Amino acid sequence: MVLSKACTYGILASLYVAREASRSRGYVSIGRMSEELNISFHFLTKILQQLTSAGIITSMKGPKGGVALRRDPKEISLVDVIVAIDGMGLFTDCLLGLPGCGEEKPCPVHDDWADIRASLFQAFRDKSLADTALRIDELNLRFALPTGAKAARDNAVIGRGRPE
Amino acid sequence: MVLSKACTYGILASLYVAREASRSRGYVSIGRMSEELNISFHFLTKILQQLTSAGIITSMKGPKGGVALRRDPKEISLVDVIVAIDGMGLFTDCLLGLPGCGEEKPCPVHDDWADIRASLFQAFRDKSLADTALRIDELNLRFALPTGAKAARDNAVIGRGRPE
DNA sequence: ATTAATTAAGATAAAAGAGTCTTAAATCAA
DNA sequence: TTGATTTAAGACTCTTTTATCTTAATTAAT
Ligand code: SF4
Ligand code: SF4
Repeated sequence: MVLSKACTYGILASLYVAREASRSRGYVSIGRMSEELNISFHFLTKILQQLTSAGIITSMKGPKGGVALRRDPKEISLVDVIVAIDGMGLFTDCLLGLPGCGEEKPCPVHDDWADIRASLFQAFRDKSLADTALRIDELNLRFALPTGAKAARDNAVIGRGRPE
Repeated sequence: MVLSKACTYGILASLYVAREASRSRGYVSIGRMSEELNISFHFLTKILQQLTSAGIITSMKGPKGGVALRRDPKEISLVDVIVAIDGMGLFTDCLLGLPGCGEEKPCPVHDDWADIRASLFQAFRDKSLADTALRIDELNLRFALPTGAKAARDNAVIGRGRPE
């Protein structure tokens, strides 16, 4: 898997928060988010804690508490989120696991992999949470992870007006 | 990690076999290979068993036994090895883990990721074991995974004439 | 045939990743 | 202040991956 599960959850959650932030001010409840995204509450909490200590989100305890983006969603890239959870490995590691590799003594697949991982980095760096979340709304995309019957009911399409 | 450890070992081993095949005929001993590549013998054996059942290598028991490539190394691509061990997932899976994604309702990072994974596939498909192993010799590259003192001694540079 | 060498196969163990549960700490509202 | 709500933190469990160990099966050489 290219991104760890925790990392994809983190991205999804970040996008969710960015989306919520653009419509209603205040903190987004992790409980609610975990339900809508269909991600285990406690697991999601842990992931968000990583994002908190990475300075990407802030959190607040108590009623009306939750999490919120710390900076303008336009200024937060997907790379920021990925690095906060999975680290830079994806963009720096050697594909074949040979230590100490580099330009001097590159392994046989170096050139291709170096290009590809640079493209990956560039793509994620150029994609802000704001842009990405916006496109979700524009394209009326689904968002949450469907699992089971409940999921099929709940997550049909997110991005249209929801009750409440 | 993009490729599983087993998969990188499989690639390394395949290249090793391709390299040996080009100089001395016959089967390559897994025991010797595991020492030179610094990969656990039993683990490597299992990985090679996967390559065997995938039809990439043949094996032979007993003295003078070992493994050998089943086809011409020019006709075996890195994709073949990767798919045999890790499956097609890397080249088909959704980056964000959203099920049922595709061209119709693509997630926000679809276009970039689709391009990138296609490049990945192409790069690995166009790289044969023969080409890759050859380049290892040409560039006088190191090959094995160094670990610990013994490794530093043994694996200094492979690709030059070895004794015996 | 016997023996040694070597891969096959399966059981087991250790490590890492993913997920759950419990308790504590902070915050708001009454 | 009290109680309800919500995140923080850590212990714990489950699963997958990685690695090891043991036993069997096959082959070559004597
Ligand atoms: S592609 Fe570059 S970083 Fe990756 S193994 Fe080869 S030399 Fe190392
Ligand atoms: S990039 Fe394509 S395959 Fe990956 S999550 Fe988005 S829609 Fe799915």
